[in-house]
Amino acid sequence: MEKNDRISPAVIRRLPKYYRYLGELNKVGVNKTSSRELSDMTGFSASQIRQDLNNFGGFGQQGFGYDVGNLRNEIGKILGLDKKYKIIIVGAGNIGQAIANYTGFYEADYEVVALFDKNPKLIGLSIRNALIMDSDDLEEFLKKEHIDIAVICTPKSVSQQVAEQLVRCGIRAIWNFAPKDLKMPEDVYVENVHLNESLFSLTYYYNKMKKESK
Amino acid sequence: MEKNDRISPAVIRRLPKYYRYLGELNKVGVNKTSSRELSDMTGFSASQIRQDLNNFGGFGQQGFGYDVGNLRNEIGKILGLDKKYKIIIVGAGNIGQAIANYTGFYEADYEVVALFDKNPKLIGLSIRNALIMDSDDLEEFLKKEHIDIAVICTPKSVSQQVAEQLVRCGIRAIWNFAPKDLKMPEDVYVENVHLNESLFSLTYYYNKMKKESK
DNA sequence: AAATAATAGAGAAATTTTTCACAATATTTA
DNA sequence: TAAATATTGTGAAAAATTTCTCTATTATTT
Ligand SMILES: NC(=O)c1ccc[n+]([C@@H]2O[C@H](COP(=O)([O-])OP(=O)(O)OC[C@H]3O[C@@H](n4cnc5c(N)ncnc54)[C@H](O)[C@@H]3O)[C@@H](O)[C@H]2O)c1
Ligand SMILES: NC(=O)c1ccc[n+]([C@@H]2O[C@H](COP(=O)([O-])OP(=O)(O)OC[C@H]3O[C@@H](n4cnc5c(N)ncnc54)[C@H](O)[C@@H]3O)[C@@H](O)[C@H]2O)c1
Repeated sequence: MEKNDRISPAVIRRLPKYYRYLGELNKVGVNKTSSRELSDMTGFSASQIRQDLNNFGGFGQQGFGYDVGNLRNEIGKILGLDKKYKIIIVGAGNIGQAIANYTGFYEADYEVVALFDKNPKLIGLSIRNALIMDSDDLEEFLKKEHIDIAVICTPKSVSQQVAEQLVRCGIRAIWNFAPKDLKMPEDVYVENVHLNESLFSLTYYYNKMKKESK
Repeated sequence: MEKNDRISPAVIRRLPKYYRYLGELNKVGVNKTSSRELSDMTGFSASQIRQDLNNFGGFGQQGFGYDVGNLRNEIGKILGLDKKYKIIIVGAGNIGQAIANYTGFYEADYEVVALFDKNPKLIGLSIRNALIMDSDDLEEFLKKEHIDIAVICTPKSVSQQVAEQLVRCGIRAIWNFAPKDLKMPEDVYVENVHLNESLFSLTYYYNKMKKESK
């Protein structure tokens, strides 16, 4: 599908945003758009949007624009949102439960199959059809079920160890919420959600703004 | 403090990571480090680390390295982590509660002062000293209390409206968890945590890896 | 005391990313 | 039908970011 094998991460990071806005246009019945209009919505420059999309081939028509439904579909295919994904969550605390409760990963087929925790008070409870299981049973579970994505929501002290266990059982994609960088083999992809770092950046810009407005 | 007024966002995004690793070194009693060692820990190149730090002036000593405590302090000052910040959370659902419950914004002085929600079942409850208040009382509250950062954890349908209300009451820094890009005046800084986009990127790389390993 | 090794700082080069500019193509208007 | 307008695709230019290279400095070893 790709014209080019190696697409810059910056491009990949922007695709979900295009996808979201195309979904919104779709929902209100707009079926034609342009890089200009997408630029107004996303804040990225029109030429950057065209350049981005051209990495994957021409989805638009010169002189006309883009077909909303088609472009959304193509971006979905690039991201892999046309497939189903089974997810487990390790660590059923605040964040783990919040994610399990979340119904808004709409437009794509993610299913939280189970959660794992070591806290006996949590084991046995269910969150939206997903059972919280004993983390001692994790390896056995993974031997039987095919899971695409594991979410790590444990304290950082055990995150590396949990990640290694997951990888031993065949997991290749980890969504990591613990504030720790996992040391993983090359063929495991880790997407970090480092909320601390996000808040610290925010703090920097907040202070910068205050200083400048003085 | 800065040598240069305009620091690239890429640099700012890396500072929290340096800060975290310096904290870890500090904790285990290491008080001297080098760009080489920080490179091994963070995965950023040594020369990039030196370049980054030089944006703010020389914190190291040629031939010697960096003093861990001092460097951590300096980065903390750059980010503004030497100050206190009062936070409110609007939307006391899954994510709002998870953040209010979180004690791990350690090493900096963030205090969640209150949460706001419109759900009567939540109003009156407390999370770690922070009361969940009626969102109708938000404006009045903000007139009396000085708040630095507002966290938006409402559904996306109301996030723009909530943000505008916050800004009207003087808020200039927003940590936005709703999957929506807020249209805000220039002098308001918005830090987005777009978990959908993060998961979609993960999905892309997961599929890419699978394809390549075939 | 001299030689050696380690390391930051800093300018330059290389690379990556973004923007620009314009030809090609489609639609709309006169 | 012709002219005007809108818009993509694309190569080139510009800008931003990262890496390279070397000098100066410090600590350590001989
Ligand atoms: N809550 C937040 O807002 C927030 C913000 C930033 C980062 N984080 C990070 O996210 C992670 C989870 O945070 P949280 O607030 O949900 O914490 P939490 O304490 O509420 O949940 C952690 C859960 O992990 C479980 N656990 C511990 N060891 C385990 C193991 N070996 N196997 C399986 N489960 C185990 C605990 O029993 C607990 O239920 C932490 O690493 C935290 O630093 C959370
Ligand atoms: N939970 C997740 O894992 C997750 C993941 C990605 C994005 N998000 C986003 O984060 C936001 C919050 O998600 P959540 O799962 O916590 O949802 P939630 O439904 O649990 O919480 C939303 C809360 O906002 C309150 N609310 C609604 N309108 C309000 C208003 N006008 N003023 C004040 N409060 C109001 C609701 O009463 C509710 O308590 C949503 O925008 C969601 O899309 C959540």
